[in-house]
Amino acid sequence: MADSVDCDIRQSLDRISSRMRRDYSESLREINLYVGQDNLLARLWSGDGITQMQLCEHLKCEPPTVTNMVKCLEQNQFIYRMRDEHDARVMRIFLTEEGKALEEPVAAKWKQQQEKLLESVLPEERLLLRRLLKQMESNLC
Amino acid sequence: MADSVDCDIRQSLDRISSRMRRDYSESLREINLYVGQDNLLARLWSGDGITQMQLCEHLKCEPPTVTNMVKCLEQNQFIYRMRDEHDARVMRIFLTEEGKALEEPVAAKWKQQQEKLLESVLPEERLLLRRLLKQMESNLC
DNA sequence: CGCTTATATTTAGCCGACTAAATATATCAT
DNA sequence: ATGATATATTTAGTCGGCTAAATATAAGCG
Repeated sequence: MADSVDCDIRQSLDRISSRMRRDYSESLREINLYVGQDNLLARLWSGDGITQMQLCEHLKCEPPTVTNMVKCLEQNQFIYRMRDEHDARVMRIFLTEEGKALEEPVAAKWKQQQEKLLESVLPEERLLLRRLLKQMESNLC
Repeated sequence: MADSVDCDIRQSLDRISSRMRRDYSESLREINLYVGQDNLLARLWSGDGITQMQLCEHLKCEPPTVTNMVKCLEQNQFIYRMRDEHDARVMRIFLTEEGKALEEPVAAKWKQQQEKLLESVLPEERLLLRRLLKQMESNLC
């Protein structure tokens, strides 16, 4: 009985996230981005010139994932890479003007997605929901 | 203000799902499955002999995705395919004994993941959470 | 019957994510 | 200074997910 509720929660989370990813992916194609690249750019919008390792930590993914994303973003002229002057192992990532210009449209898409997701969820329910999600997040660590 | 709460919710969902997927993927490797294949098998456990199109609809993914998953599962001897006798276009998917045998260990892993995710979330909170998630799910359709 | 259209699946190719292994450079200790 | 170890990144290869296009078969219609 309790199990079926829990299972629904887990499956529901799964369905929501895959559906969000799918819709969001489609939406990002309008501005020539692939899903996930917006998060990488978001980190750079709050300060660029960081290393790939720092991006790994922020995105919570492995180095090869960052290598590939960065390569794709570089080919599309949204970022450029420069070798660190003091440590020749590290690459530092910078935004191009095109990359900076994506901040506004991406913010708009985030807002749009949030509003669709939380339509008809009351403010006090949102607060509670956030608390429960945070709790689940910490459970996974 | 309300925006920041909403944004947290969206991002929190993102972090939870990617973390779950990651942990779960690792866990499934113990029984020679890849993440997502358990859902495909779950559909077969409730009745096999269905077509790839039916799997598509159930998994809410595109035909090439099913083609690849089915190929992988077939190579690992968890399923086998037979061409429909009345319609030579369709392939029907069946469980092997090895595939059937995975039902128990997968159920155990689901339960384990659920318990970890919902640890210290009270029963009444779980009910509310489920209601809110269902609402969000329907918002996305 | 033959032609067109619809349906089921596959192929090719791309991106995000991963692991394992290779490469390049730094650093540390002897 | 040299050799061992640590760190940053890349390469190769896998799977889940996708789109676009190819293939194969069915079904409908004149």
